Amino acid sequence: MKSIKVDDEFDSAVLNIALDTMKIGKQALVFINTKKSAEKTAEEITKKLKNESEVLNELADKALNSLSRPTKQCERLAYCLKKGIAFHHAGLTSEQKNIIEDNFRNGAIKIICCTPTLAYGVDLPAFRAIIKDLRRYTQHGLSWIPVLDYMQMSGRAGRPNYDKEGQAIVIALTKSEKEKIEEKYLNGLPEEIYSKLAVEPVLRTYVLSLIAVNFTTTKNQLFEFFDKTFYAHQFKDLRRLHSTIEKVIDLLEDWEFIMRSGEDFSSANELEDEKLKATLIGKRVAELYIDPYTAYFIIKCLRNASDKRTDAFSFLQVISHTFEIRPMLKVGVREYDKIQELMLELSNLILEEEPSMYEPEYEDFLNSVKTALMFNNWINEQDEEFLLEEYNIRPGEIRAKLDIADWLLYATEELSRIMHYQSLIKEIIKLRLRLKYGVKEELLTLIRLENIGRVRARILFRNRFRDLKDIRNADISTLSQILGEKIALSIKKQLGQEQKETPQNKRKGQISLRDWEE
DNA sequence: GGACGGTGAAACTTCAGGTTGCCTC
DNA sequence: GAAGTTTCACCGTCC
Repeated sequence: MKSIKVDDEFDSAVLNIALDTMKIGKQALVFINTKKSAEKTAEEITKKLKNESEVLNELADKALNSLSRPTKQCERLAYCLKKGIAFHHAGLTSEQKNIIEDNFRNGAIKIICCTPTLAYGVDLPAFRAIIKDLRRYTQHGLSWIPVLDYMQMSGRAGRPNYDKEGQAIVIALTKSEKEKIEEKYLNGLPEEIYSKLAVEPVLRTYVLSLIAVNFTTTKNQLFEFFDKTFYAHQFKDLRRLHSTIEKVIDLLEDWEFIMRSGEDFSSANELEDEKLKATLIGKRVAELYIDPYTAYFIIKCLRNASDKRTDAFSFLQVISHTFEIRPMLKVGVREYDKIQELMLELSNLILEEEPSMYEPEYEDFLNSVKTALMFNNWINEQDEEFLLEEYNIRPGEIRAKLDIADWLLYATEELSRIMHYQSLIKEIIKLRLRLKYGVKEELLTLIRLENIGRVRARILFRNRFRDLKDIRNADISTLSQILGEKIALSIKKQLGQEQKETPQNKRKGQISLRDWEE
């Protein structure tokens, strides 16, 4: 440990150290507990700074316009970037993340206030790593973070080819806290790594996969396989491991993903090692790589769907109630009544069997409804700012959720195929497209054109271009006025109506997209 | 007297992230 | 556990 001195002009240690880092011409990563606090800290540092530059203004502009309409988050980021400060967390768009990472590497950005995102994966060393708090909220209240996490964060300090040294700084509020940090983190050992196989969904997935690809065809072979894993090595209790595997096999059989073959056994020995074989559906589930429980749940819902009125919301709720989509959006105390009311209104569209209010699963069920409502707003063309205000979900998180949702809907589509629910397949395909582009059904034809996303498609539709025929019949200059000439030419070309670029109307009369938005 | 606006203290809420999974053009 | 947000009581001002 080395001692350094910084000005203590302000009463926030983080602020003082960050400003000092800039004063000595270095860069710092500030690790903060929550997204909101990361943003706020970045903003506080920004407020103390004066100088802007053209480069930084450009960056700010790019970050601001990363979406068709900037959200408050974009505005806040742009404000900070103008002074060479940024915040970074999973809620940013990937474009914004790239801007920040690239420009931190080239030195334009001096300080990034981030959540643990930047401790893992991204290789972004800095002269200083400032860690504001080593405690984090978990399900069991506030607790100290793992030593491994601390090592990841402090490991960002010091850039191999630029600095001879790096400084990792942890903020302690009291003397006793300082001692605790020294003992646990600076002088302590990292905790053991635990095998992830212990998580039941993971075990289910692997057991089914091993059987489906005929890698292991009997129970004993499965035992042998898992006996050699890190999981077994760590827990040593093979009997317990085996009984868990047996439980998983029973479940998979109940769900009709595997069968035990050969009914007339000639000896007890054979009974002991009966053959396991994946069913057709089981094979597909293994290929789809979803948790078998999720597949079972989806199949149950599809069965209910076949004699019920369904809607996009029905399927959105199904996939919102799976292990894979987690974390679901949480229903807050203030909105509890509202979500419950909406749920009751939509109740006839819900495919699963609803738990009663008094069951412990009810909370998760309501969370799934909220998550589905968010997706539903997205496919009804609400923008990111709306979703941020209404659901407290940020653009980057929306993107991540949409990806998983698409994968789950693909799985749902495939399962309906295997089960011959023809009418549902069509509905699901349509829903996947709507989810991908975030549009109402009426825009699905227009969206098929390249360079036409949800915003432009809506503009076209509002201008009475409802399908490809309308566009084919349209005059190029009209289209240019609406979308700009480049896009107009491009879509005409896609429809086999290639046009020459006319020099005189190249710039004149061109109305920007923004002018057409209300 | 009452509507309105500003202020600050108290009460109440909320709180990281990630990886691959699929298929297809 | 702490930061951030909302609520609410209180006070002064103006009409």
